[in-house]
Amino acid sequence: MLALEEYGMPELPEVETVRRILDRAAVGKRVVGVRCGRERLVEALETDLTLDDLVGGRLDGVERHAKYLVLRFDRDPQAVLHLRMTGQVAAVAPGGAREVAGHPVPAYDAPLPAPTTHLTLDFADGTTVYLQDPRHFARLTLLPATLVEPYIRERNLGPEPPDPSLTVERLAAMLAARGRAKLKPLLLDQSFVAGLGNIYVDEALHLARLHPERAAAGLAPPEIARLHGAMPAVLAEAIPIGGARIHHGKATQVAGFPRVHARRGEPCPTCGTPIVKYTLAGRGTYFCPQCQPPGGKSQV
DNA sequence: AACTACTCCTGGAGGC
DNA sequence: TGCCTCCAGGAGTAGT
Repeated sequence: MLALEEYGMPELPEVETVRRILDRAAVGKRVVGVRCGRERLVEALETDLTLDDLVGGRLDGVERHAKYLVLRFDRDPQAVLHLRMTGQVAAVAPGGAREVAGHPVPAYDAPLPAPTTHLTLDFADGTTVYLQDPRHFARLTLLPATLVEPYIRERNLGPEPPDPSLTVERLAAMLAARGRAKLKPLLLDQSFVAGLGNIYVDEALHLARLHPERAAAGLAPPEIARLHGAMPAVLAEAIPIGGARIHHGKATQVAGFPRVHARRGEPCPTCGTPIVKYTLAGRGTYFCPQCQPPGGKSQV
């Protein structure tokens, strides 16, 4: 379990973990009670939908679309949950056993509801699901079933890196179409590829040995192949270790992850050169100036 | 199309 | 030591 002061952004691996928790703990059960301490957490796409309308609905499934979770009920409203940066979900069984995923604050064994618990769902068998968010960024969207597909479609989510349809050839065509766009902001754009956040973009670019400001259309075929392999690789390696751990701007490496993110001044695991941090597109960006040269030519 | 800037939030860091 | 200010950051929106 993560220590209280350690941070892990709920990026795709964490969101998938939340999906599995809800699937195990709540699917097939009816909602018998809803409590919400922060109305702004909830948005309704139709004005006549309210949180109280969830009561009586049976959760039939939880789908994940990139970092969005769709809670499918047997009656309207349906719900779309996004944890943003600091959301956390806990499911507590009638006997008290709990599963928690997402942001590590509050501590996973803290008493629930916590001061930062903003939403509570009670299910018929006594299971309770809690949503915590110390910084109030998470959102729960209520909508009728007819609007779920359009809502997800409107997000314009690109392919997720493990998606088998995202072939090297397709990635090459996507990059070529983006001209001079810089790699880092491009990979953060969920309409280009979905699921990568700030941490995983830095990690993928380092693994692929590509400078964050390389132009999308300027990559050589071997570089595209490296990027294609690096994106799913960094996501896959983060899952078993529970994501990145970052505290006070410095990373605690677990099994060598992360390699560069939040490791300013520390040696690159590949070549030993101190990691550089700067701001790009408004995001803290970490890279190795030796392994990730800024020019168009990089060592293959 | 591709940028930037702003919004939402608050715990923690850094300055004095 | 105790204030005070500033900042990160996913996604949405607006403006250029």
